[in-house]
Amino acid sequence: MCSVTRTERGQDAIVGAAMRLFARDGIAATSLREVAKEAGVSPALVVHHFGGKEGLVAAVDEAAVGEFGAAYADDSATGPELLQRRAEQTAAVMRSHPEACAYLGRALIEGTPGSSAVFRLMIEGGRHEIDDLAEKGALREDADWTWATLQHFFLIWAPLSFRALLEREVLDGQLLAPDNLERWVAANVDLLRDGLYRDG
Amino acid sequence: MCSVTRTERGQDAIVGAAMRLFARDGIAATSLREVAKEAGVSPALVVHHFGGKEGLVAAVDEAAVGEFGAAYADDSATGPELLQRRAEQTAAVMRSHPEACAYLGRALIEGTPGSSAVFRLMIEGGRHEIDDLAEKGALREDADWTWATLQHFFLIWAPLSFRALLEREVLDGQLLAPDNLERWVAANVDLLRDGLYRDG
DNA sequence: GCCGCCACTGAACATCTGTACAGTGATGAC
DNA sequence: GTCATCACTGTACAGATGTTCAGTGGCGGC
Repeated sequence: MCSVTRTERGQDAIVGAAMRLFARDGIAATSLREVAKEAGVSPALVVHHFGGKEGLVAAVDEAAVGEFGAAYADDSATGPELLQRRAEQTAAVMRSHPEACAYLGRALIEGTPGSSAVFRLMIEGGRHEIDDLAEKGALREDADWTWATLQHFFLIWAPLSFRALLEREVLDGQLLAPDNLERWVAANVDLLRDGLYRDG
Repeated sequence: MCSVTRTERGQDAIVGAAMRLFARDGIAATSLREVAKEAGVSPALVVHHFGGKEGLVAAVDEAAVGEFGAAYADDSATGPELLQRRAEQTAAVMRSHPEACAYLGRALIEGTPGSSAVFRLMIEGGRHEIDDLAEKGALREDADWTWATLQHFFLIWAPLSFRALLEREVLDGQLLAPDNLERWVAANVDLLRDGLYRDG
């Protein structure tokens, strides 16, 4: 009776559906049954493949971290234009993997193990970047670099975590639509480079 | 049999317990029974006073927004040192109302009605501030002020929303402990005023 | 052909969820 | 005194939740 090709269903469909719903409604607020329904599958199949909700979250985590990490790992850029390059790279990741990024924005708040890994990846990356730039003398020397690294992180991830709020209250259309994404990235580069206030 | 003074129990205890648990674990992930237990009260009393979970969330929202709004409303400062003054004011609010702030950090993510009000308050405040400074010529003129306002917001609220993550992975001790709070505020002023990178 | 494997299902389970309801006992008005 | 009020409780209920289990049907190996 099942004329649908086997391949498209099953694990991939479940992980995809879960990623979408977790991102939209939160992990705690999304039931296995909703995920199964969204994936067009019985709840029991979710348990069969992933052992339970905890296992499903781990699988979604792994998928999202994998997509994000792979796209983000290509860090051949160096030099003073690093900031701009990094920003464009981040934007590219969000353009090509919007679901994974949206999910991670939620996961960071709810504290899934995979999201902690992404956090560490970002923080370490930020620190290397800073060390790199500091060697080249491109940085101010009096800043608090622990908090500066966190600020980088917030400027990138907070919009994803606050996504629903922004789209409801401020933005025209989707956060990850080309226009908004471009303005967002440009504003980040701008702020990090020059601050917002006139000297003196 | 009940020798405890009546006053301390009841509504206040429930709202306080709910605010604490909602902030720590999220609203969706916290049950009425947990709130009632934390407050030392029967679950039915929560329903009696607030009509249900939705009503409880509304009450906690109102309490948090009230505390925060009252402490934040005193905005007599103007002039070029406004940024520093505002930052100190925000820090003072967080010092004096840590639970309300921690709760709002979560509520902003989960999208409660009250948190949206705080968001609008902050965004409007930010915009007035910017208009004020722009008139005085204290601002750069080429920035994207919609996104700049959002950046202000993120730098203040993201740490609260990511609080558990930060305390687990990066910070020594509590985010709102005096040392961390001071570094955080100082880093914000620093970034907004000068950026992180050397000119040229 | 047969057989084992495995994705997949429906029905059932215990538990937790929010909520309704009928009370109880202390307090204050009269 | 009596009575109404109200904070507060224990119990019960319907529905949702995560999970279990005994199946079923199609596929590849032999």
